[in-house]
Amino acid sequence: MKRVTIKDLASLLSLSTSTVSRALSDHPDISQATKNRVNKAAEEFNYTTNVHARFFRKQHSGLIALILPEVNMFFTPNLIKGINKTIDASKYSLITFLSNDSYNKEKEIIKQCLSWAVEGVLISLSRETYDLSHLESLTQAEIKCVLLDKALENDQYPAVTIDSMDASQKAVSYLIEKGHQNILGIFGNPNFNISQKRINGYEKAMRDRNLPILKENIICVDRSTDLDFILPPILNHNKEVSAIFTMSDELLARSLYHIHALGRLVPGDISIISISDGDYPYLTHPQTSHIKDSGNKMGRTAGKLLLQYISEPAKTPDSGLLVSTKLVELGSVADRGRHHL
Amino acid sequence: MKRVTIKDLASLLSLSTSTVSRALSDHPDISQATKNRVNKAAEEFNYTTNVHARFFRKQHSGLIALILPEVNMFFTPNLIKGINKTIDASKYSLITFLSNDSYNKEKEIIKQCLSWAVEGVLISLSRETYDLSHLESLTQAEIKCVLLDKALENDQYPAVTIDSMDASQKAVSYLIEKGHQNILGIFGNPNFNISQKRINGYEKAMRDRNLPILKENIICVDRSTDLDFILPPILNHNKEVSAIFTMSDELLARSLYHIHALGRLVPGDISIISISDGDYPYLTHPQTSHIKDSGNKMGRTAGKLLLQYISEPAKTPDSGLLVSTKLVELGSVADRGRHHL
DNA sequence: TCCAATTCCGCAAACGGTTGCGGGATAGTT
DNA sequence: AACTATCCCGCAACCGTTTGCGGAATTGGA
Repeated sequence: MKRVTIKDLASLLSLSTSTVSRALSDHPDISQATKNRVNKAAEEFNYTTNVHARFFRKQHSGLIALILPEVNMFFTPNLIKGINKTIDASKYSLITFLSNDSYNKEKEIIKQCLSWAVEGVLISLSRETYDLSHLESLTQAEIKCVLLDKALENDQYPAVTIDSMDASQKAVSYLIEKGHQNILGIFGNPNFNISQKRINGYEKAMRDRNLPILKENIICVDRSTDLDFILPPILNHNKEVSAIFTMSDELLARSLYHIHALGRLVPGDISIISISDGDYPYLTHPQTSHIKDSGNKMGRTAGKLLLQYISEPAKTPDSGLLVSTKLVELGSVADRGRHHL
Repeated sequence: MKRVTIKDLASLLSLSTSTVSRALSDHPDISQATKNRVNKAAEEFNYTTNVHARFFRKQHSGLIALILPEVNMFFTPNLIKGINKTIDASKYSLITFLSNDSYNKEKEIIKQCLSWAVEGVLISLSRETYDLSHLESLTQAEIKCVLLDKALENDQYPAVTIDSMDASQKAVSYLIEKGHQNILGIFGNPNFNISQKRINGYEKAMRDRNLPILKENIICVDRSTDLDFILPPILNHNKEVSAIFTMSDELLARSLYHIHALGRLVPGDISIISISDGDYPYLTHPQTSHIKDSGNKMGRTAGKLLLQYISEPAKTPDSGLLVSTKLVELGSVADRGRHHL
């Protein structure tokens, strides 16, 4: 049996398609009796309106695209949940694409968005993306676009991110207040905007307290497994390091593994703090103090922003919207007594 | 500026829409010269074919729906990756829905699938779903449906799962071979098919070695945080327990936290093994031996199965397809010398 | 009885892309 | 010059739903 259409219902009930259509959408022109008949038949035969045909007539698809560079175990799940929650509560549906951190793939996905006639795009940029020219075709087609999480500075598209610099600074300042001075910072690829900002935050915190910024205390890795051969030698030879700051959950997890593997205790031998989505820190022992950077909240915020942007295109939203972060003190930072205050 | 259509290109190039359409799809009736002109213009004006309009004519949408009950940090990411990889390589696009573990929501999503005229559905059932009657409307509309991961026994829909009983049995047998006899099994809600099977595997392994099945050694929790008040007392009072088997990564993570919090050492004081997707066990110290249950592989398998099912509806695939699991020995199980062999 | 108002419903066009069919133009052959 | 074959291309219908417009049927009032 094929799909049931309005025509089928119409001929079944000896009505015209227009009457059926109006009955289904509760149009005042249609009598209650007819509406009841139609709705009953629709229910019975599992009729659902064909959104493609509806798009065809109405010229809007009800689709929102979500483009993610990857789906990792720490941040992405909550981000997806947050976005989904917001979009789901609206009349829109979400279609998700994975760019696999490839710029070319991202370009291809943008084309697909045009094909699908999506009405809005939420995009977290791939690590290969350094400019936004491929988004212009969206603008031309009047498709609203919101950047989230992995974004670039620009004055054309609104972006929802965390204040990376501030989060990073908060974390490092906290360590300093707890008496740590020789702090190892572990970051991702420094070519990425996000890493650079977090490095800046680290440096600012140190500078603000007149602490030296040691080059060997800032380490950047392309992927967290690179720590396997970088971190152990550092921990073995650089005994002055009393605390570690990691810019993400991945780096935190991998770092903790090596700390434990070397037999060091947290926070007795070494303190650690991270910027984190806030799930993983509760699974470590001791639980890890962190700057909470909620993917869920970011997703909800970006979703709302996009929906509003679509419904009121006139008022362009602020280009940079920062989701707030806050310190969550758990048990991974030792207090060495205050200095420099 | 609005969306560019074939009509726009046609009038621009002084051609008919049919010629433009044929040129874009490389039809032999069209001269190369014309094709070149058309393609160049299409490129220049960012033309992409409107899939809704195409559906309208061709009567197939190129959409596949993925319905998930939740997105957790352990299993879902790799599952999504696997599915995405397979679907992406095909001509189909993926539209993802989250049922939030609600049966009603799931029903609503099924309706949306009909609305979208999807050609196939991949569904992992919500925890509230105990029968498959709501999938019948899909069958009626000739939409192929494949169950994955969270499935129910049935002879109507093909399902891709792991052999839970076998995986569980393998894990427990391994512990027994290493000399453990008093083994704590930690499971999810026993009302779920998947928990029950894993309990059965535990029991079978014990029975096969003539070991007693102690009721107090089988604990079931609705959510992993329930372990917070269940596990510590057990570990404190039931000192005979030398090994723990957890049926999932969530339960493993939470259990390890409490083991460490109580100051117990793995594997010195207590051994642990889990059924796991295989990412998390490498983050623990020591790394955790596990039965690897690859979400990625499951996703790829289910995707392939669905695609094949769609393209060749005639040959109905096997109803129960089991993704193989295998033991990964890392450092979390102590060898106490062999017994019973 | 006749007209006006109201209620309910049908006609037909439109949305963008595809495709069977038919036909015009050009070149080549007698 | 007339005819045929070949190569390109356009005409028009179709897919399912929505909606402006107009009209039939019913009701109420004069």
